[in-house]
Amino acid sequence: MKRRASGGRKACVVRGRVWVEIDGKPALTDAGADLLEQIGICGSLSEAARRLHFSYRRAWLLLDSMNQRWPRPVVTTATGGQRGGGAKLTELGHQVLGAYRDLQMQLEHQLDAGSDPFRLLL
Amino acid sequence: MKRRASGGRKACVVRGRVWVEIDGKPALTDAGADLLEQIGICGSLSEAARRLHFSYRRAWLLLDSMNQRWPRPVVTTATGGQRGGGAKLTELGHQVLGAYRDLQMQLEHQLDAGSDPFRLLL
DNA sequence: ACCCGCTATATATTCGAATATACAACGCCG
DNA sequence: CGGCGTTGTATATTCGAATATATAGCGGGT
Repeated sequence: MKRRASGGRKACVVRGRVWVEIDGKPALTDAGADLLEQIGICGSLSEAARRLHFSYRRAWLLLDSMNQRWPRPVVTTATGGQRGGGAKLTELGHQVLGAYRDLQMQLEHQLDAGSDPFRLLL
Repeated sequence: MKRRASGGRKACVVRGRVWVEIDGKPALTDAGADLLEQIGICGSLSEAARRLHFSYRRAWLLLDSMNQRWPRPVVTTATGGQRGGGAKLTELGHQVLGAYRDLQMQLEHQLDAGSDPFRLLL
């Protein structure tokens, strides 16, 4: 059970972001992970972009940069066909996304603990 | 001693940022901490801005927002006088900066460990 | 009285990131 | 074959953040 130091004060929280860089350039960011996740769910880049309120261009650019930075693509795409085409996570894509979500969880735990020192200063 | 899985591959690192929010708005960011630090060192907002390659306006705006978000100012300023005026960290400013640097250290340690899973995927 | 460096503030401009829009190619399906 | 919903690409535009620039006020020193 968590204990509050005193009566209702200001809402003070520590937030954080993490991302992966390869050769000094971003290879997996928060937005990139969300995009991979949605592609995994709905199998379409344009649909994933719609759900995340990304413009298609932004989503495509983001995906392209990820595919280029990792040694092998994280998503494969196809044009034409039954549903007009589609996008699918590769095995690497699944692994990379999973590792990122794990990292996020760990970070969240740390930030919860790390916010106490600041609350004491309010 | 740390062990490398295999021969020289791509440079893969996990990076991260943390910041403090009060009432949902940023109260201490990376740039803000750097600014506080330099003010503490040189005792001048404009000099701190020069050292950090911030425009004076950006530095002033940043400082102003910090002073407003925390319940009491993190920096006090004076105009005129021997050196034309100056800026000085308050006690709260010192405490806040110290807590932030501590948090950054903890984060860095975690990110070092957290980057291993990604290196395995390369 | 003047000068100097700094705080404080207003305005214009630049710059990058994101959006909006348009369009060609692809391939299945009716 | 023609329509549909994708991927892929080019171009113009918007928007916010940052810079650049200018100016006023302060207060001790010379």
